[in-house]
Amino acid sequence: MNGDLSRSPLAHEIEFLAIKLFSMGTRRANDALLSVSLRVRLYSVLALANSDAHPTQRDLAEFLELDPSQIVALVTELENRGLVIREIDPSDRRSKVVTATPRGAKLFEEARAVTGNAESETLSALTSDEQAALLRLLRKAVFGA
Amino acid sequence: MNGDLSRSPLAHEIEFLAIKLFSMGTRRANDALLSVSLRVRLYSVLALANSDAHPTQRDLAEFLELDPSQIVALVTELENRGLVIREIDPSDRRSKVVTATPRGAKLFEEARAVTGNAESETLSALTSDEQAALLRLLRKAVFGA
DNA sequence: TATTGTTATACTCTATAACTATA
DNA sequence: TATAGTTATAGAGTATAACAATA
Repeated sequence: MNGDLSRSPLAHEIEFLAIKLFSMGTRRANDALLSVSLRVRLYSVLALANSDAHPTQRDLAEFLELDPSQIVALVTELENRGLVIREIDPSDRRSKVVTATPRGAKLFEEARAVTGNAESETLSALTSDEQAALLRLLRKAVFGA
Repeated sequence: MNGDLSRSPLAHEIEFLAIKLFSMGTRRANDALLSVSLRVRLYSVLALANSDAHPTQRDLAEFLELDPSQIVALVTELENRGLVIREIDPSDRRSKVVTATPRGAKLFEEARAVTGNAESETLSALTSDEQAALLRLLRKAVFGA
């Protein structure tokens, strides 16, 4: 090879860089989550089920930008493992609220620790100020504020 | 739902935000690339084949963080469409250098225009200064400098 | 022996349409 | 009629192992 690919125009496209950061991060996070038998998508659903947001499956689909049919499979797996429960929303019997069980909450804390380590590895080239700046910019890009 | 998922702890994890930005961006980019019959991975390979880096398939695999066997399929598709050529490296006959044809170079310029539009949409919440700052931080996180 | 490209295979993720129950 | 969840299916992406040619 005569040139340095990191100097190619492609390597200056923000989306391409986001994909690289994503694939590096996802690989590390999935490897780390092996120890708690989760994968990033299961981890994401468990995290939201464990928050005080009390999301319905539709909420999860919108926030995670996954199709509702994909949420079904993820929630079912977590439910079968006793980590979350589905409860019909009394105010709209079509909707099901997904909530972490105590066991799910406990596993989530373990999972959060290992993904935290993976994140530190992924971002090790940045100072903590830079990491904070990146976080702010990503939040603004994604949520618009 | 009682809470706002964008205030959940998950929504403050950098890797999760990178995944969201990635999935938003990839979806838009893939939609945009439909008009030139490419997808993001084909676009990435074509972009690097069209640079002055003259990468081998092994170089592409490392830079794109894909398995060499995946590169085979991508290069073969581009080759069958007359957009790139494989050439044996005379200095190491095991390696094949991937280079864009004139037709490939032309299609890449079209593709770059449409992905540029998609990127602008994805990042529309950021000012141009913020976009530049995000680019710098992503490059440092990914390439370490 | 080690490396490059290749083939084959299995698994995960993504996208879509059709069905059911509730509203 | 519209929406939430579900089922089924096909296509794209990812991961692994084994092999031939070359170093």
